[in-house]
Amino acid sequence: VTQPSKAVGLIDVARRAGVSPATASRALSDAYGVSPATRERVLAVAQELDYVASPEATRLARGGTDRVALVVPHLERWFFSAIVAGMESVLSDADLDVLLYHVDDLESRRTFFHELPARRKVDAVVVVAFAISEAERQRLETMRVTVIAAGGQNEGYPFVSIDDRKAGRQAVDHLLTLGHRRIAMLSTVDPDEPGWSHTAGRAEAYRSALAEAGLPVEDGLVETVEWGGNSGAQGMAQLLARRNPPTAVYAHSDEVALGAIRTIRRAGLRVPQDISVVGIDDHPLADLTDLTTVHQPVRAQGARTAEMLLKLLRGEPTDTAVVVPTHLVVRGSTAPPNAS
Amino acid sequence: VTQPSKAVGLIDVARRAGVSPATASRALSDAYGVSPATRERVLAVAQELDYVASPEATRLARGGTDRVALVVPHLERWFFSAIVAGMESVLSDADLDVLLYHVDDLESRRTFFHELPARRKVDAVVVVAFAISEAERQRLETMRVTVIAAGGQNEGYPFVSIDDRKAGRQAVDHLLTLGHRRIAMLSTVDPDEPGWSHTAGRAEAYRSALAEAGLPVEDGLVETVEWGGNSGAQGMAQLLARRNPPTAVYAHSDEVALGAIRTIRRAGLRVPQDISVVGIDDHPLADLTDLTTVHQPVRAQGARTAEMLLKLLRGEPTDTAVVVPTHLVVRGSTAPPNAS
DNA sequence: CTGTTAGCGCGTTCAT
DNA sequence: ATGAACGCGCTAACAG
Repeated sequence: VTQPSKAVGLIDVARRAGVSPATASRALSDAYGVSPATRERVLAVAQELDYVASPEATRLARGGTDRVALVVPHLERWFFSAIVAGMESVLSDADLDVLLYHVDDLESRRTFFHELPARRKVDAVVVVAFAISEAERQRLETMRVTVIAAGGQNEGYPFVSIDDRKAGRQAVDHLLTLGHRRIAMLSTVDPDEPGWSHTAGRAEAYRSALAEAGLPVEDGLVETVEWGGNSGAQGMAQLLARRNPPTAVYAHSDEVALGAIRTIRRAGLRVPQDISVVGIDDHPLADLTDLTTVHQPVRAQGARTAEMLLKLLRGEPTDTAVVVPTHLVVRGSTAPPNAS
Repeated sequence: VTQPSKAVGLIDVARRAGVSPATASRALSDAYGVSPATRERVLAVAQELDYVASPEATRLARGGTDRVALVVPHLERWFFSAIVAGMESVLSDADLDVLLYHVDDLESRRTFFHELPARRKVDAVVVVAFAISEAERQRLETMRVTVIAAGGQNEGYPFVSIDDRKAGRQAVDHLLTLGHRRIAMLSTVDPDEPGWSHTAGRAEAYRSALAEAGLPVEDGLVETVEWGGNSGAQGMAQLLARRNPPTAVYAHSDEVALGAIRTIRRAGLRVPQDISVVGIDDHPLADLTDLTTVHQPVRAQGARTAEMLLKLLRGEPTDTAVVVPTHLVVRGSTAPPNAS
């Protein structure tokens, strides 16, 4: 793992331009303290020699890394990769390098926070949509870098996120407005991080909506599953097995909702005639599968987070708590309850 | 963007352990040329002081970057993010940092190859599932680093990929076996990169399969669309508008297939009774939507590519052309043609 | 086995 | 406006 040896260095440029390395350096970076003439010359030579400063040397001399770490748990899921995409776009425009750390299982996650492979390599760490534990938070502090959360809240850190409670209400209220009274909830929970804001907010929305409508929250109508389509399918099977099945289902995510729909159809029931289903996220495939859901601007959340981060790094003033709006998108998976 | 000043350096460790910086350095890296006793001591002190070597300094002194760049066009799509996930896993295990470059539009792509922001920052560049032009290839060469392709072939570079032609055949042959004779193809093309291996191989599979079955390839049965569900939906609308619509559709990807299915259903037709649909990829949602498709191991391709890259970087012998197998997964979107 | 001496390539004072 | 000298933190070469 060795770099090819002979790369043109600052010295080469300086010599060729007939100036000292110091002057060459100034010409290439600061626009200050160099005569226009010499700057021109230096830049010309640099261009001609195809000179590129050694980032290691530059950073060693200057301090700072111009790099940020993105710590993301489930990159394969659309929500996460879309946030990352949004961030990368803004960060690369600002000439910050993006270091990707995929902490998909407990082991890699433990490694990240325990060994801190990113230590001294980045100016900031972005926690992408997951809840960090108190212990992890402490490890992060030892890195002494800026920390920020994208796509969810982490107490004590700046964040950009939706209002999960409000999003949940938009979904459940829609079902209530349609006239449903027996509404089930497919709640998602990540075993690695109980208490993550999404789950909490979306679940609370369900209870508060039913309460306001004067409806009881029956245990038999709430099923908690792990994230994912198959989990949703299984959860739905549980719900259908109850003596008095729901006429509508509120799922914490579109994938779970799609799983539920599969189960419903395989049971010989129709969506939405027999059972309505609503999700959250507005996954690209929700449109294709005619799923009613709550839209949230995912990529934009990433971009917004990155912008916030840039300001923090530059010491500029900025909001440290941004909540982006969501809205209901009615498609074909919801309808009034069957009059039968 | 500045690093906090007082970090413990190698010198601190050395002093505290009563040895020279050089010895400390050796103790911390090489396992060679240091007495067990002193190594113990140095390591203990390092641990106690929570010492971490400055990566910039280390890399400056040693040459090499221990970093690789992942250049990926459409991170939001499952296929791409899954490949990245597979690579990251292997690379981080090998203590290589992953630099992410998302070249999602022409501008960012041009920037990457023209400005070469990764220059001197990485030991290797991984081209994730897209075709680079001759000009881009030349720019890449000036970086003088190892280049490798994941999830598709790029002439002249080592790669890991499926056999698109074979995958396509598995899909089309399935339809033929079911008895279909009017089989349409929804071909995908990325305007930014015509001639990408996926499109070519998957399209050729269609022609060869029909030819072998003694069937003509009708222009009216081939629709070329951009990648994506909505494009697939529109393409399908075109096909349905033909005087003699197909009884089965072969789509180049699952997303396109799902779009086609939506159009078919909205037209009042049933899948698979009236029209069968088969895709390629085995997207996680294909299972949920009961889509017959051709499975390819995506994450594994990423992992395999990373392993290959590691060997290349270490100068170890390795295959430079790996083709991973695919297989048909029959679900509910395909059936024999309607006898009517 | 260990300490000394040089760089690695660039920023940045401090003079001039 | 420019040049000389030093330092960033660590590794490598050479002695001892």
